[in-house]
Amino acid sequence: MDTRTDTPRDAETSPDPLRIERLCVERGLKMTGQRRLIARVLSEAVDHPDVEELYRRALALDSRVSIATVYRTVRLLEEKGILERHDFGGGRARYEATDHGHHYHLIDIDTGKVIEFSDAQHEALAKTIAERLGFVLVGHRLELFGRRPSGAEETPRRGARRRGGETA
Amino acid sequence: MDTRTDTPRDAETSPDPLRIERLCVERGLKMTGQRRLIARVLSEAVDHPDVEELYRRALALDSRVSIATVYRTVRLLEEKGILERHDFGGGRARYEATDHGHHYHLIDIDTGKVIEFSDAQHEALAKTIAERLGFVLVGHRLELFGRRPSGAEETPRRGARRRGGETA
DNA sequence: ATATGTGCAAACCGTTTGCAACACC
DNA sequence: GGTGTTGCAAACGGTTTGCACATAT
Repeated sequence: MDTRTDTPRDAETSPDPLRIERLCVERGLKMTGQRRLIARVLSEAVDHPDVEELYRRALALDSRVSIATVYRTVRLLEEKGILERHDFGGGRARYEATDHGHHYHLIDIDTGKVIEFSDAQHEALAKTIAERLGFVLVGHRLELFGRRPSGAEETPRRGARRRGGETA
Repeated sequence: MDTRTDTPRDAETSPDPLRIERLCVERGLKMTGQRRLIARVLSEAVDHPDVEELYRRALALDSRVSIATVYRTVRLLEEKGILERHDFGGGRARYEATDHGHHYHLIDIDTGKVIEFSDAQHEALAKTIAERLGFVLVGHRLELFGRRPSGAEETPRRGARRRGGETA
Protein backbone atom coordinates (compact mmCIF):
# COMPACT_ATOMS: atom_id res chain seq x y z
CA MET A 1 0.00 0.00 0.00
CA ASP A 2 1.38 3.38 -0.91
CA THR A 3 1.63 5.29 2.27
CA ARG A 4 3.57 8.28 1.10
CA THR A 5 1.05 10.26 -0.87
CA ASP A 6 -1.32 12.93 0.21
CA THR A 7 -3.53 13.60 -2.70
CA PRO A 8 -4.99 17.06 -2.58
CA ARG A 9 -8.23 16.65 -4.46
CA ASP A 10 -9.08 19.58 -6.60
CA ALA A 11 -12.72 20.20 -6.12
CA GLU A 12 -13.27 21.34 -9.68
CA THR A 13 -14.97 18.18 -10.82
CA SER A 14 -18.68 18.80 -11.14
CA PRO A 15 -19.52 15.98 -13.52
CA ASP A 16 -23.02 15.68 -14.84
CA PRO A 17 -25.88 17.52 -13.22
CA LEU A 18 -27.99 14.39 -12.87
CA ARG A 19 -25.48 12.40 -10.85
CA ILE A 20 -27.36 12.61 -7.57
CA GLU A 21 -30.78 12.25 -9.11
CA ARG A 22 -29.68 8.98 -10.64
CA LEU A 23 -28.57 7.73 -7.25
CA CYS A 24 -31.93 8.70 -5.80
CA VAL A 25 -33.79 6.74 -8.45
CA GLU A 26 -31.52 3.77 -7.88
CA ARG A 27 -32.53 3.72 -4.23
CA GLY A 28 -36.18 3.88 -5.21
CA LEU A 29 -36.96 7.42 -4.10
CA LYS A 30 -40.04 9.08 -5.47
CA MET A 31 -38.72 11.94 -7.54
CA THR A 32 -40.65 15.15 -7.14
CA GLY A 33 -39.84 18.47 -8.69
CA GLN A 34 -38.17 19.78 -5.58
CA ARG A 35 -36.11 16.65 -5.06
CA ARG A 36 -34.89 16.85 -8.61
CA LEU A 37 -34.02 20.47 -8.01
CA ILE A 38 -32.13 19.81 -4.81
CA ALA A 39 -30.40 16.82 -6.37
CA ARG A 40 -29.21 19.03 -9.17
CA VAL A 41 -27.86 21.64 -6.79
CA LEU A 42 -26.02 18.90 -4.96
CA SER A 43 -24.65 17.42 -8.16
CA GLU A 44 -23.24 20.79 -9.10
CA ALA A 45 -21.77 21.61 -5.71
CA VAL A 46 -18.01 21.37 -5.48
CA ASP A 47 -17.85 22.52 -1.88
CA HIS A 48 -19.49 21.71 1.45
CA PRO A 49 -22.65 23.78 1.61
CA ASP A 50 -24.93 23.99 4.60
CA VAL A 51 -28.70 23.78 4.31
CA GLU A 52 -29.18 27.50 4.05
CA GLU A 53 -26.73 27.65 1.18
CA LEU A 54 -28.38 24.74 -0.60
CA TYR A 55 -31.70 26.47 -0.19
CA ARG A 56 -30.31 29.68 -1.64
CA ARG A 57 -28.88 27.89 -4.66
CA ALA A 58 -32.08 25.95 -5.21
CA LEU A 59 -34.17 29.10 -5.00
CA ALA A 60 -32.04 30.71 -7.67
CA LEU A 61 -33.09 27.95 -10.06
CA ASP A 62 -36.72 27.55 -9.07
CA SER A 63 -38.64 29.39 -6.41
CA ARG A 64 -41.00 26.53 -5.62
CA VAL A 65 -39.02 25.07 -2.74
CA SER A 66 -39.18 25.63 0.95
CA ILE A 67 -36.30 25.32 3.35
CA ALA A 68 -38.25 22.64 5.22
CA THR A 69 -38.08 20.47 2.14
CA VAL A 70 -34.38 21.04 1.82
CA TYR A 71 -33.96 19.89 5.41
CA ARG A 72 -36.14 16.87 4.79
CA THR A 73 -34.42 15.93 1.56
CA VAL A 74 -30.93 16.32 2.89
CA ARG A 75 -31.80 14.12 5.83
CA LEU A 76 -33.36 11.54 3.57
CA LEU A 77 -30.35 11.43 1.27
CA GLU A 78 -28.09 11.09 4.22
CA GLU A 79 -30.08 8.11 5.45
CA LYS A 80 -29.82 6.60 1.99
CA GLY A 81 -26.07 7.02 2.06
CA ILE A 82 -26.05 9.50 -0.81
CA LEU A 83 -24.93 12.44 1.28
CA GLU A 84 -22.46 12.77 4.07
CA ARG A 85 -23.04 15.22 6.87
CA HIS A 86 -20.09 17.03 8.38
CA ASP A 87 -19.78 19.15 11.43
CA PHE A 88 -16.89 21.51 10.92
CA GLY A 89 -17.92 23.62 13.86
CA GLY A 90 -20.06 26.68 13.64
CA GLY A 91 -23.26 24.95 14.53
CA ARG A 92 -24.59 24.12 11.10
CA ALA A 93 -24.35 20.80 9.37
CA ARG A 94 -22.60 20.78 6.02
CA TYR A 95 -23.06 18.30 3.24
CA GLU A 96 -21.24 16.69 0.39
CA ALA A 97 -22.03 13.78 -1.89
CA THR A 98 -20.49 10.51 -0.79
CA ASP A 99 -19.84 9.42 -4.34
CA HIS A 100 -16.50 11.04 -4.78
CA GLY A 101 -14.40 8.82 -2.67
CA HIS A 102 -13.05 8.65 0.84
CA HIS A 103 -11.04 11.67 1.84
CA TYR A 104 -10.21 13.91 4.75
CA HIS A 105 -10.42 17.63 5.29
CA LEU A 106 -7.91 20.26 6.13
CA ILE A 107 -9.54 23.50 7.19
CA ASP A 108 -7.62 26.72 6.64
CA ILE A 109 -8.35 28.54 9.86
CA ASP A 110 -7.67 31.93 8.32
CA THR A 111 -9.70 31.77 5.16
CA GLY A 112 -12.14 29.06 6.14
CA LYS A 113 -11.38 27.10 2.98
CA VAL A 114 -11.56 23.33 3.06
CA ILE A 115 -8.87 21.34 1.31
CA GLU A 116 -9.64 17.71 0.66
CA PHE A 117 -6.95 15.09 0.69
CA SER A 118 -6.55 11.38 1.04
CA ASP A 119 -3.80 9.52 2.79
CA ALA A 120 -3.40 5.80 2.67
CA GLN A 121 -0.93 5.76 5.52
CA HIS A 122 -3.39 7.38 7.84
CA GLU A 123 -6.11 5.04 6.74
CA ALA A 124 -3.96 2.05 7.61
CA LEU A 125 -2.86 3.58 10.87
CA ALA A 126 -6.40 4.21 12.03
CA LYS A 127 -7.26 0.59 11.43
CA THR A 128 -4.16 -0.61 13.21
CA ILE A 129 -4.80 1.54 16.25
CA ALA A 130 -8.36 0.33 16.58
CA GLU A 131 -7.24 -3.26 16.35
CA ARG A 132 -4.55 -2.73 18.92
CA LEU A 133 -7.21 -1.48 21.28
CA GLY A 134 -9.36 -4.51 20.57
CA PHE A 135 -11.83 -3.01 18.13
CA VAL A 136 -12.86 -3.40 14.55
CA LEU A 137 -12.71 0.00 12.91
CA VAL A 138 -16.12 0.97 11.62
CA GLY A 139 -15.54 4.59 10.77
CA HIS A 140 -13.22 7.41 11.57
CA ARG A 141 -12.87 11.10 11.32
CA LEU A 142 -9.72 13.07 10.74
CA GLU A 143 -9.67 16.80 10.41
CA LEU A 144 -6.65 19.04 10.28
CA PHE A 145 -6.75 22.70 11.10
CA GLY A 146 -3.92 24.66 9.60
CA ARG A 147 -2.64 27.97 8.46
CA ARG A 148 -0.50 29.03 5.55
CA PRO A 149 3.00 30.05 6.60
CA SER A 150 2.88 33.65 7.80
CA GLY A 151 4.54 35.41 4.87
CA ALA A 152 1.65 34.82 2.55
CA GLU A 153 -1.55 36.13 4.10
CA GLU A 154 -4.15 35.66 1.45
CA THR A 155 -7.88 36.13 1.57
CA PRO A 156 -8.71 37.81 4.86
CA ARG A 157 -11.32 36.15 6.98
CA ARG A 158 -14.86 37.19 6.10
CA GLY A 159 -16.30 37.63 9.53
CA ALA A 160 -16.61 35.91 12.82
CA ARG A 161 -19.27 33.55 13.97
CA ARG A 162 -20.43 32.26 17.29
CA ARG A 163 -18.14 29.30 17.56
CA GLY A 164 -15.74 27.30 15.49
CA GLY A 165 -14.59 28.18 12.04
CA GLU A 166 -16.58 29.00 9.01
CA THR A 167 -15.51 27.00 6.06
CA ALA A 168 -16.04 26.89 2.34
CA MET B 1 9.98 9.43 18.56
CA ASP B 2 8.24 6.28 19.57
CA THR B 3 5.63 5.62 16.98
CA ARG B 4 4.57 2.15 17.95
CA THR B 5 2.55 2.70 21.04
CA ASP B 6 -1.09 3.33 21.47
CA THR B 7 -1.59 4.12 25.08
CA PRO B 8 -5.09 3.38 26.18
CA ARG B 9 -5.56 5.77 29.05
CA ASP B 10 -7.55 4.32 31.83
CA ALA B 11 -9.94 6.96 32.93
CA GLU B 12 -9.81 5.96 36.56
CA THR B 13 -7.56 8.76 37.65
CA SER B 14 -9.56 11.35 39.51
CA PRO B 15 -6.71 12.97 41.41
CA ASP B 16 -7.49 15.65 43.89
CA PRO B 17 -10.84 17.42 43.88
CA LEU B 18 -9.27 20.86 43.77
CA ARG B 19 -7.29 20.33 40.60
CA ILE B 20 -9.45 22.52 38.39
CA GLU B 21 -10.04 25.16 41.02
CA ARG B 22 -6.31 25.59 41.34
CA LEU B 23 -6.03 26.14 37.60
CA CYS B 24 -8.78 28.72 37.79
CA VAL B 25 -6.98 30.65 40.48
CA GLU B 26 -3.77 30.47 38.51
CA ARG B 27 -5.50 32.19 35.61
CA GLY B 28 -6.80 34.84 37.94
CA LEU B 29 -10.48 33.93 37.93
CA LYS B 30 -12.65 35.23 40.69
CA MET B 31 -13.72 32.15 42.61
CA THR B 32 -17.34 32.18 43.60
CA GLY B 33 -19.21 29.43 45.35
CA GLN B 34 -20.71 28.10 42.16
CA ARG B 35 -17.44 28.19 40.28
CA ARG B 36 -15.79 26.23 43.05
CA LEU B 37 -18.64 23.77 42.90
CA ILE B 38 -18.45 23.32 39.15
CA ALA B 39 -14.67 23.09 39.31
CA ARG B 40 -14.99 20.31 41.82
CA VAL B 41 -17.43 18.40 39.66
CA LEU B 42 -15.04 18.77 36.77
CA SER B 43 -12.08 17.66 38.85
CA GLU B 44 -13.93 14.52 39.81
CA ALA B 45 -15.20 13.68 36.35
CA VAL B 46 -13.47 10.81 34.65
CA ASP B 47 -15.67 10.91 31.56
CA HIS B 48 -16.91 13.46 29.05
CA PRO B 49 -20.04 14.99 30.51
CA ASP B 50 -22.28 17.46 28.74
CA VAL B 51 -23.60 20.59 30.40
CA GLU B 52 -26.80 18.96 31.56
CA GLU B 53 -24.85 16.21 33.24
CA LEU B 54 -22.48 18.67 34.90
CA TYR B 55 -25.46 20.58 36.14
CA ARG B 56 -27.01 17.42 37.55
CA ARG B 57 -23.82 16.47 39.38
CA ALA B 58 -23.38 19.98 40.71
CA LEU B 59 -26.96 20.10 41.95
CA ALA B 60 -26.41 16.89 43.85
CA LEU B 61 -23.72 18.63 45.88
CA ASP B 62 -25.28 22.04 46.29
CA SER B 63 -28.60 23.26 44.98
CA ARG B 64 -27.53 26.87 44.63
CA VAL B 65 -26.49 26.69 40.98
CA SER B 66 -28.37 27.41 37.81
CA ILE B 67 -27.77 25.80 34.49
CA ALA B 68 -27.03 29.21 33.03
CA THR B 69 -24.05 29.48 35.32
CA VAL B 70 -22.84 26.07 34.28
CA TYR B 71 -23.00 27.19 30.66
CA ARG B 72 -21.18 30.40 31.47
CA THR B 73 -18.51 28.71 33.54
CA VAL B 74 -17.84 25.97 31.06
CA ARG B 75 -17.45 28.51 28.32
CA LEU B 76 -15.16 30.61 30.47
CA LEU B 77 -12.96 27.67 31.35
CA GLU B 78 -12.78 26.70 27.74
CA GLU B 79 -11.61 30.18 26.82
CA LYS B 80 -8.99 29.95 29.54
CA GLY B 81 -7.78 26.67 28.12
CA ILE B 82 -8.77 24.69 31.18
CA LEU B 83 -11.50 22.74 29.44
CA GLU B 84 -11.76 21.20 26.04
CA ARG B 85 -15.06 21.02 24.22
CA HIS B 86 -15.85 18.01 22.10
CA ASP B 87 -18.57 17.34 19.65
CA PHE B 88 -19.07 13.61 19.49
CA GLY B 89 -22.34 14.03 17.67
CA GLY B 90 -25.70 14.10 19.33
CA GLY B 91 -25.99 17.85 19.35
CA ARG B 92 -24.63 18.61 22.79
CA ALA B 93 -21.15 19.76 23.59
CA ARG B 94 -19.16 17.56 25.93
CA TYR B 95 -16.28 18.59 28.11
CA GLU B 96 -13.12 17.28 29.67
CA ALA B 97 -10.22 18.91 31.45
CA THR B 98 -7.27 19.64 29.21
CA ASP B 99 -4.79 18.92 31.96
CA HIS B 100 -4.50 15.25 31.39
CA GLY B 101 -2.56 15.30 28.19
CA HIS B 102 -3.17 15.17 24.49
CA HIS B 103 -5.11 12.14 23.40
CA TYR B 104 -7.66 10.91 20.93
CA HIS B 105 -10.96 9.13 21.27
CA LEU B 106 -12.25 5.82 20.11
CA ILE B 107 -16.00 5.58 20.45
CA ASP B 108 -17.51 2.14 20.87
CA ILE B 109 -20.53 2.40 18.63
CA ASP B 110 -22.35 -0.38 20.44
CA THR B 111 -21.97 0.68 24.04
CA GLY B 112 -21.29 4.38 23.53
CA LYS B 113 -18.17 4.19 25.68
CA VAL B 114 -15.24 6.43 24.90
CA ILE B 115 -11.76 4.99 25.04
CA GLU B 116 -8.94 7.46 25.16
CA PHE B 117 -5.60 6.77 23.58
CA SER B 118 -2.56 8.58 22.35
CA ASP B 119 -0.46 7.78 19.36
CA ALA B 120 2.77 9.51 18.55
CA GLN B 121 2.86 8.16 15.04
CA HIS B 122 -0.45 9.71 14.21
CA GLU B 123 0.61 12.97 15.74
CA ALA B 124 3.67 13.09 13.52
CA LEU B 125 1.71 12.04 10.49
CA ALA B 126 -0.85 14.78 10.90
CA LYS B 127 1.89 17.37 11.01
CA THR B 128 3.59 15.90 7.97
CA ILE B 129 0.42 15.85 5.93
CA ALA B 130 -0.36 19.46 6.71
CA GLU B 131 3.12 20.51 5.74
CA ARG B 132 2.96 18.58 2.53
CA LEU B 133 -0.16 20.52 1.66
CA GLY B 134 1.57 23.77 2.46
CA PHE B 135 0.15 24.44 5.90
CA VAL B 136 1.34 24.73 9.44
CA LEU B 137 -0.69 22.38 11.59
CA VAL B 138 -2.53 24.33 14.24
CA GLY B 139 -4.85 21.65 15.54
CA HIS B 140 -6.37 18.39 14.54
CA ARG B 141 -9.09 16.01 15.41
CA LEU B 142 -9.02 12.24 15.17
CA GLU B 143 -11.87 10.07 16.21
CA LEU B 144 -12.23 6.37 15.65
CA PHE B 145 -15.56 4.60 15.69
CA GLY B 146 -15.27 0.93 16.37
CA ARG B 147 -16.92 -2.19 17.62
CA ARG B 148 -15.69 -5.09 19.67
CA PRO B 149 -15.32 -8.27 17.62
CA SER B 150 -18.74 -9.92 17.40
CA GLY B 151 -18.25 -12.85 19.76
CA ALA B 152 -18.15 -10.68 22.83
CA GLU B 153 -21.24 -8.48 23.01
CA GLU B 154 -20.99 -6.70 26.30
CA THR B 155 -23.10 -3.91 27.71
CA PRO B 156 -26.08 -3.47 25.43
CA ARG B 157 -26.74 0.01 24.15
CA ARG B 158 -28.82 2.13 26.49
CA GLY B 159 -31.15 3.77 24.08
CA ALA B 160 -31.20 5.79 20.89
CA ARG B 161 -30.99 9.51 20.46
CA ARG B 162 -31.77 11.94 17.73
CA ARG B 163 -28.47 11.89 15.97
CA GLY B 164 -25.00 10.56 16.44
CA GLY B 165 -23.86 8.33 19.21
CA GLU B 166 -24.19 8.77 22.88
CA THR B 167 -20.93 8.33 24.65
CA ALA B 168 -19.65 8.05 28.16
C1' DA C 1 -56.63 6.15 -6.05
C1' DT C 2 -53.64 6.40 -2.57
C1' DA C 3 -49.65 6.74 -0.31
C1' DT C 4 -46.21 10.15 -0.04
C1' DG C 5 -44.20 14.74 -0.41
C1' DT C 6 -44.72 19.84 0.36
C1' DG C 7 -45.38 24.56 2.50
C1' DC C 8 -46.32 27.07 6.33
C1' DA C 9 -45.85 28.20 10.84
C1' DA C 10 -45.32 26.64 15.25
C1' DA C 11 -42.60 23.66 18.26
C1' DC C 12 -38.13 22.04 19.80
C1' DC C 13 -33.68 21.89 21.95
C1' DG C 14 -29.24 23.36 23.16
C1' DT C 15 -27.28 27.58 24.20
C1' DT C 16 -26.89 32.61 25.01
C1' DT C 17 -28.27 36.97 27.08
C1' DG C 18 -30.65 41.31 29.41
C1' DC C 19 -31.55 42.69 33.64
C1' DA C 20 -32.01 43.23 38.57
C1' DA C 21 -30.34 41.22 42.74
C1' DC C 22 -26.23 39.57 44.85
C1' DA C 23 -21.42 38.29 46.31
C1' DC C 24 -16.53 38.53 46.13
C1' DC C 25 -12.28 41.31 46.42
C1' DG D 1 -18.19 49.91 47.62
C1' DG D 2 -17.72 48.79 43.24
C1' DT D 3 -17.04 45.52 39.72
C1' DG D 4 -18.05 41.16 38.28
C1' DT D 5 -21.29 37.07 38.90
C1' DT D 6 -25.75 34.82 39.34
C1' DG D 7 -30.66 33.47 38.48
C1' DC D 8 -34.51 33.92 35.92
C1' DA D 9 -36.88 33.98 31.94
C1' DA D 10 -36.94 35.44 27.47
C1' DA D 11 -34.43 35.34 23.02
C1' DC D 12 -31.82 32.85 19.62
C1' DG D 13 -30.57 29.87 15.71
C1' DG D 14 -30.59 25.60 13.60
C1' DT D 15 -33.60 21.91 12.87
C1' DT D 16 -37.90 19.23 13.16
C1' DT D 17 -42.86 18.58 12.82
C1' DG D 18 -48.34 18.78 12.63
C1' DC D 19 -51.49 19.69 9.50
C1' DA D 20 -54.01 20.62 5.25
C1' DC D 21 -53.07 20.51 0.50
C1' DA D 22 -50.75 18.87 -3.63
C1' DT D 23 -48.46 15.25 -6.50
C1' DA D 24 -46.07 11.06 -8.23
C1' DT D 25 -46.88 6.44 -9.13
